[in-house]
Amino acid sequence: MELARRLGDVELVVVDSMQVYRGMDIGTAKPTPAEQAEIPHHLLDLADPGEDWSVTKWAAAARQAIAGIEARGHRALLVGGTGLYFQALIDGLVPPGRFPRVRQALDDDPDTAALHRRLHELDPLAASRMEPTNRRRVVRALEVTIGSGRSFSSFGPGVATFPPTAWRLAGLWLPRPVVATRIRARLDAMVAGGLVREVEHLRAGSGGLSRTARQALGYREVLAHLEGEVPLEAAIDEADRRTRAFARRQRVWWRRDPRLRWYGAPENPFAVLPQLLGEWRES
RNA sequence: AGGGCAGUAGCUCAAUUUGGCAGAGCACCGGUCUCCAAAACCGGCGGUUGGGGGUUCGAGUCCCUCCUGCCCUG
Repeated sequence: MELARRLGDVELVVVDSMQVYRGMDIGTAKPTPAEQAEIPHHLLDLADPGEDWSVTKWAAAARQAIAGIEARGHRALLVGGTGLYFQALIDGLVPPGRFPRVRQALDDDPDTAALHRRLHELDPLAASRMEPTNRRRVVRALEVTIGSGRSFSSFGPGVATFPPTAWRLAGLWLPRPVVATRIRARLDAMVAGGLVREVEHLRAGSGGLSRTARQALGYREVLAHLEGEVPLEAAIDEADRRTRAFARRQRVWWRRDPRLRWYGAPENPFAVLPQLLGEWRES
């Protein structure tokens, strides 16, 4: 927000797999109506919580939003924390399609090790690129290989290639204890701000929560509290833990991208503003 | 004061009927990633088993003793 205010000619594109859901406001720390009124925000509230969302849908919406921003003579400032979405957009990843019928048959087979052996026969390269125990990836690679008639690995090298890009990539880096403190404070504020009521309301809504939406940080734990005998305090502790683990995965994800430049601050993230503004203003 | 229970990884706890290579979850650290990605998955560090002594080929486990904590009785 502060960057957008100072740069003046930008609109925000939110790169966030959970803020796309309508009604998931408190727990996703969605920008407030006032903030959205001040600076244009794109890619918020695209789907009902009962809907399964996907990278492909998101990337298409993002391209459209960016085209509109540039048509208005503005710059798009992409902000957020969903690494796969960023990369799908920036590097033009086009994930292979879905094959529901094949998928169903695979989902019915509980033997993950056998599925991996099968993948190894059909597409040894893809099989070598994943853990035999990672069922989700094994099933997905088989789905594509069987469904499309082409090996999964033939669809591209994966996300670990970093071609030149016109985008400027900046990462904000805070010391871990600072991040941990901020996560806990934010979570407590969400609870105080009505997170539990929000989840109750979503759960009672017509479409409920899709399997994608219900795994969001904080939502999954509060759902467990509402549906089971997990005390709220334990649920929040779990959400805290899982959020910190997610922050670590974000670091790992972007640390390997050589195009990204890190901007560190000892405590207050606003400390990086002068440097960022200096580099971004004239261009 | 007497009696009972407990003490094992940073934390919570496991370790067949008196013995046989001290384990797991969480935390912490590192990593993977082409449609559930706020997901899914993999690896690593970590122990003088409260101290000391004894029995035994071998003790977290059995015996003695001390220390610490909790409970009960006076």
